[in-house]
Amino acid sequence: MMSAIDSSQHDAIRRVVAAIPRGCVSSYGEVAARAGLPGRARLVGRVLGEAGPEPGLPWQRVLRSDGRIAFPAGSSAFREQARRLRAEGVAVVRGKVDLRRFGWGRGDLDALLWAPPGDR
DNA sequence: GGCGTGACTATAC
DNA sequence: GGTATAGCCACGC
Repeated sequence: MMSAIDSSQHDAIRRVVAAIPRGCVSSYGEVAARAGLPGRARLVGRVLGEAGPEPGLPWQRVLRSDGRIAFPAGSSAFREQARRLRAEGVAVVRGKVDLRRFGWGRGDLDALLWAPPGDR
């Protein structure tokens, strides 16, 4: 038997989450894909929930595919995630983050959209 | 071993 | 913007 699903996959997911740069966000699906587990976004959510408030694991940088926080709006976890994101400089508007600006690897567009007036 | 559930996603209307 | 539906997979009962 080789139920190698045990910790190797969980470890891969946690490693990817830990690799998300500060001030950037990613999605469950993207984390799963980068961890070599395409299509297993739900597993990412389960791993993060199981990991809980582990230091060094920036769980707040993982959002749904549309940039919205995965928790129910107004819930304790929801507000905590929004608070931690804003503390990193990530703008959270109505429980949502603009992936065009803060998505992992899409920061270059930020400079374009936020170019000072008269420069474009 | 079936069944419901969930920190998901894509597509369609 | 919203709801509905289907696919996805680990877990607890």
